[in-house]
Amino acid sequence: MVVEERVNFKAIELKWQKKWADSKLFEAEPDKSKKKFFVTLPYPYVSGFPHLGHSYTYSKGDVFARYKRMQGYNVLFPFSFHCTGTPIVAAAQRVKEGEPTQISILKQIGISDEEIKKFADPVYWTEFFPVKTKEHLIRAGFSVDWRRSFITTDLNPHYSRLIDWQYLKLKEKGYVVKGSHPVVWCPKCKNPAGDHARKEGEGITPEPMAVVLFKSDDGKIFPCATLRPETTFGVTNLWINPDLEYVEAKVNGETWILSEEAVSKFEMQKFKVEKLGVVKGSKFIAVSVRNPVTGTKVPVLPGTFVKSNFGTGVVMSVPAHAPYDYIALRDLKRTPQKYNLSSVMLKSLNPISLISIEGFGENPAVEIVEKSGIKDQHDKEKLENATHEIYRKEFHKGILKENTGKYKGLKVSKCKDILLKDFVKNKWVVVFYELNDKVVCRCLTDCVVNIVENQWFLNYGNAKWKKVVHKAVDKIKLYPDSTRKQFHYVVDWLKDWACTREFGLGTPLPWDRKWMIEALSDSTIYMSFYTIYHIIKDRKISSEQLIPAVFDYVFLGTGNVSVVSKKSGIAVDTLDKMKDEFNYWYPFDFRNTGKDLIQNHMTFCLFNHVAIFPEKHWPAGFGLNGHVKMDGDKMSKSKGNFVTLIDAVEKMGADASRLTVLAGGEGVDDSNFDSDLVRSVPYKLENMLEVYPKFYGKGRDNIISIDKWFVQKIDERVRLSTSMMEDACFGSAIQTVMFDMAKDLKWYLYRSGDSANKDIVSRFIEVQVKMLSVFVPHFAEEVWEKLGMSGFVSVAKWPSAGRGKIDKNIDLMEDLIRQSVEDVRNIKSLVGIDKPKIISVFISPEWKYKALAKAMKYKDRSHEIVKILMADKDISVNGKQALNYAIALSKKVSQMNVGLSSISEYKAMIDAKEFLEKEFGCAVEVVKVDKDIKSQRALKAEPSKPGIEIE
RNA sequence: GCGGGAGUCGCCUAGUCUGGUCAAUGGCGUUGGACUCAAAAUCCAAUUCGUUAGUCGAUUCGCAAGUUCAAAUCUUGCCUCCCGCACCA
Repeated sequence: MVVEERVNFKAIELKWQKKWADSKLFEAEPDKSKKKFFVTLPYPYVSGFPHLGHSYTYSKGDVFARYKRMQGYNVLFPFSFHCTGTPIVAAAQRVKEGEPTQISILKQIGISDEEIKKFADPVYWTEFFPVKTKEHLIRAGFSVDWRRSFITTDLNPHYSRLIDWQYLKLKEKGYVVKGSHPVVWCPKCKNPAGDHARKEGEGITPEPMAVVLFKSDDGKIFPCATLRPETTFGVTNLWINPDLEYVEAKVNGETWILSEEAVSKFEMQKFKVEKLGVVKGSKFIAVSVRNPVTGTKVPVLPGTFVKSNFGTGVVMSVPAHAPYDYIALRDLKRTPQKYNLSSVMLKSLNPISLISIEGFGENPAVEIVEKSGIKDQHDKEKLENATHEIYRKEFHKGILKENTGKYKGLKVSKCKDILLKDFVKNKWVVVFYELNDKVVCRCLTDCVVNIVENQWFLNYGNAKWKKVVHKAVDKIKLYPDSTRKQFHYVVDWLKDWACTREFGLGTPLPWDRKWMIEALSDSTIYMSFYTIYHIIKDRKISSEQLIPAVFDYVFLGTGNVSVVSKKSGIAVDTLDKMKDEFNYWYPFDFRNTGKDLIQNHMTFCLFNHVAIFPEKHWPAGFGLNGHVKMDGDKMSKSKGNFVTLIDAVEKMGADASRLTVLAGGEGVDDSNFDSDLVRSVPYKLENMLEVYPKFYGKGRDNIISIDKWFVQKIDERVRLSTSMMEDACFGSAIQTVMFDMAKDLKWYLYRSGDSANKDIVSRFIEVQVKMLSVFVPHFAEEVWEKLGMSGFVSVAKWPSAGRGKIDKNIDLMEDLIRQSVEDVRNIKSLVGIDKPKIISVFISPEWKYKALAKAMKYKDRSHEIVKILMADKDISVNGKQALNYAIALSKKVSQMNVGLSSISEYKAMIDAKEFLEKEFGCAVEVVKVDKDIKSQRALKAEPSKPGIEIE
């Protein structure tokens, strides 16, 4: 059944969205009389509609923009669209081929069969999705200046000119270098296969392997690929699969024996390979080869466990440290006759230990094989586990022994890289990359490792560059600050970044146009473009006019303006306007995104900024947030709990859904989108919408005691929520502004018997609506209008707390009353008195206040307190009561705080007398306890804890 | 494995830096009550256990130890979860 809502929130949202647009409320122009604040969000990749995860990130940006605007800042909040890279091209290709999954994805977002055909062209994606995304964001109420939006890639030549300039600048400074690197490669697509482009093998990366070159007497090389080059010191023999066909090939000028599969791998990795012939593995059995590292001779032995598709098909055997090798050798020794091997020779092959490790003796592999009861080499599962365990332990905790020469005493984990370098230098090994698991491209082709040559890199490994970036990390404001460590870590961890591709949408590298600048690498300083893009459009500047000198002048202030103007054909005043606008807005102050972008986008942004811009234009603030969960579950298409932004807005309302997503989490923790909460929000708003106009500007003029409390409370809430807003802690701010303040008002109305003070309640409403407006802007505008206020609340002044000192007594008095009400209620229900005749409130006798004060004074001498108190005649005159109270105090005084004086306590209760009488429908008497009162309840009274008696 | 972050009473969250005012904030949910022909909304109350004239007691803040008169908070060890570990959005 559809619940009929009295308030049509959708109509309200549309109404205000139109008004904002009509009045150009969020279009920002430089204004030197105002401080500026620049909020940006990384532009989304436009291969689909924004979802709740985007909504969270964007809502944070929008809330901060709105908050700063209300604080009187001139706020620039632009938005753009990212088209660079391969996914759109690949997806378009799939549409072209009629691939069903891709088609159904488009269908799901409501695209007709007819229109889907158009998506076979990548360009159509870059037209369709930006338009839609903009529509959705407008519909969600984001306060964006849309005049400055653009798309990336050569489809937008203006943007490409910015990227040209950026790369020329980086090259000039030596930050773009040439090199080669290994990638996971799809031979069919002729392109690197990143994680998202794989059907199988997510997270697999090329692992460098050492290929140890064993040489036979007749000069043939037996290349053994290993992840543990250090174990070459312990080789007893090689393994070759007797049943496999091996290839004899000229590799880099020498004759190698290797598997068929390995041949193409080496070719791919730029080795010169020339096939000579095919030989059965069994032919090499018992051949003697020389270990290049130790110089000793070892035999080649048959091992049927050797695979042809991993490494080279030839393996070195280290029985002391590799369970497989040990067990295979043991098996072989038991059946030497099978391959006509000399058992004397086999017997002489004993494990050579080279790594010592705590908890193991001489030969760890031997021990673990015996311990886990592995029978033979076919006991695969146990063998895998044992291998894994030994490898891990030896790597992290193992120390190399005497027989490793200069490496002795070093930890394996520490010396591995050095050792490998040495081996390569001595030509004992060559490096080759391998995938340690199967990787299948989305096109269903098996992937291999390819060495991409003549690749361009951003030189992020450069230590000097890193040093400057560290400085930028130290300087930047981070929301939350706890991410700073992570940033420093990432800066150190980053190596050179391959910044070009051969395939996909993008901007060509200006000096080597066969390369396309890759998607992360064109997204680092584009925020600067927001400051001038609308001018470029307005003044119809062509992309050809945007020569590097223009950017030099506008962004860096170098060059002579009339020369630049002449060269570019851009008028001097236009150039100056762009320059002024850039200098006014830059740098950006708050750039918010998900925490997963720390290790690329955000850090890249820092690197490129410090490389190109002077320190005053380095990024000033980053915000990071977690992901969004749906009712505690990870959002995913397969779970069916995947919600797009537009769906959320249409079904639950723009205000309700952004409030819910922001209330669900804070900092880098994941936000939980609570579907119960989102349902309850409209009711709350509706209530305010109805009630606030009735209270606003109405009420009594005189001041009563509860008014003072309320005034103070409002200030407290304003102060608190403002400081939360400053730290971008929006979840907490919502808590305060939405829920805590609602509670305050409730109590205030209750205490004042629904008779509010006109000025105070009006101030409350104004303050709350203003603060709420950053979270639920449409609703806030609507209330604002209903209250008869002029202008938009979106640009009203953020409330400031009154300057009056906070009187703690006022809070304490109110707490006392609240507590008393609760107590009376409790007692009533416990005793079952429904309609009491009289309620007596007993205020503690004077001497107890004195005792308490004295005890507080001697807090840290709790053992002596009883003695000290009883020495005071005013106290001790009360006899046993005094003693009991003194003992009680001595126990708890260390945990007590300063409370009310007896006068304040009495006054508070007298003030509240009328309220209490009304509340409980009977007479209330407030009595100060003295000697003459003997009531049990009266004797119980203590400071801040009046005695209560109900009759 | 490495680096970063986190684990609080059904769920989500506050509190942790700076130990005591903490059986622990607020929301949501749940239960009972009021209102209603009824439902939603709204309002009131309860929501670790036991006990009770408002009290008191027990056991709690991932687990286990430790420091302290006193630990959700400090220290150490362990367990679990999330993010990242790259050539790409």
